[in-house]
Amino acid sequence: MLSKKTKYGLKALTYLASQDNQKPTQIAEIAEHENISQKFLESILLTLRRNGFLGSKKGKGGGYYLIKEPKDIPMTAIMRILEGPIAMVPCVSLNFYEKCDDCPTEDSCSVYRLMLKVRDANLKVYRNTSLADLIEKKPA
Amino acid sequence: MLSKKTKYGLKALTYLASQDNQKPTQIAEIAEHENISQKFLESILLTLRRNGFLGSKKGKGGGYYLIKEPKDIPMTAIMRILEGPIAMVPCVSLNFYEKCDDCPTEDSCSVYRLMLKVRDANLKVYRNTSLADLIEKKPA
DNA sequence: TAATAATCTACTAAAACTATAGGGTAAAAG
DNA sequence: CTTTTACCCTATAGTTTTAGTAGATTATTA
Repeated sequence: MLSKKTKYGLKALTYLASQDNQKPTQIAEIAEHENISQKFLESILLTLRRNGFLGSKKGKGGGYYLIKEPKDIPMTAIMRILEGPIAMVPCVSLNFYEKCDDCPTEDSCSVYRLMLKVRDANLKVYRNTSLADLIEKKPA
Repeated sequence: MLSKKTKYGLKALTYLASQDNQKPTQIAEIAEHENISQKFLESILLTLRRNGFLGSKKGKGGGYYLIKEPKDIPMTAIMRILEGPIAMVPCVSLNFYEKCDDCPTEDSCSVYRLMLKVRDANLKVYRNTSLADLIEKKPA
């Protein structure tokens, strides 16, 4: 299951990416537009800022804004920050590798082999998708 | 993250599938061989039996055994029983569909479009993999 | 039939995680 | 200096996960 944190984060990022101007957008505006609990969204945007996706400005006229171009933000990066490892088990994770306690060797583990395939399939999607691809295409 | 329930279930099924004879295998044997808490495994095997994957026999010489051929058991079926929906959000789920409360229309949801791709990628893997594919190939 | 070996069932519970709410601080703008 | 906004910390209710405990039930064997 995708956590609401990730869901909301993706929606917020997409909303920011679809803004025409580059002016900061307020948390309240995003929360209202995307039906998100404002307090929850607050902490999500904070982690996105701390991880280099967003910039922020305090005070009147303040808010959050994208730091990079949407096309330069791959889903792999977003998912790893918001949702955690892309792999379903740590023993096949590229960025969060951890050995299983219950398996003597990974080669002989059926779950390992299956989850390797699953990881690759997901990676392929996330690598080939950027934030720009999530923006709704408006009619010309 | 893959739950331990699913992980253990997969390991148990693979273990049963790799048995040469068709005699029932005891829970204790599976648990020991795969390093699984026996009581936990007990409940997992029970749900697998209730869902038509396994048969069981009580009393001496009893245990669990596969009902179908490993090659006729697709991963989609196993995953849906053990782990639940293959989709990461209910609104793109084939078997567990549910509408989101926070989205007015699915077409305009960026998360929806992304998760549709993810679901398809995962489905492809699970549909093309059967329990037989998980069995370790022993050297001839 | 009595003993034994196994599955089956229900109840409980600790731990971790999820999704939020509350309240106060700091900075920027006017 | 007041308003507006992000920032930060804490708490908490709820759910899910991962089991553990205790015993009932059924089938086999002697």
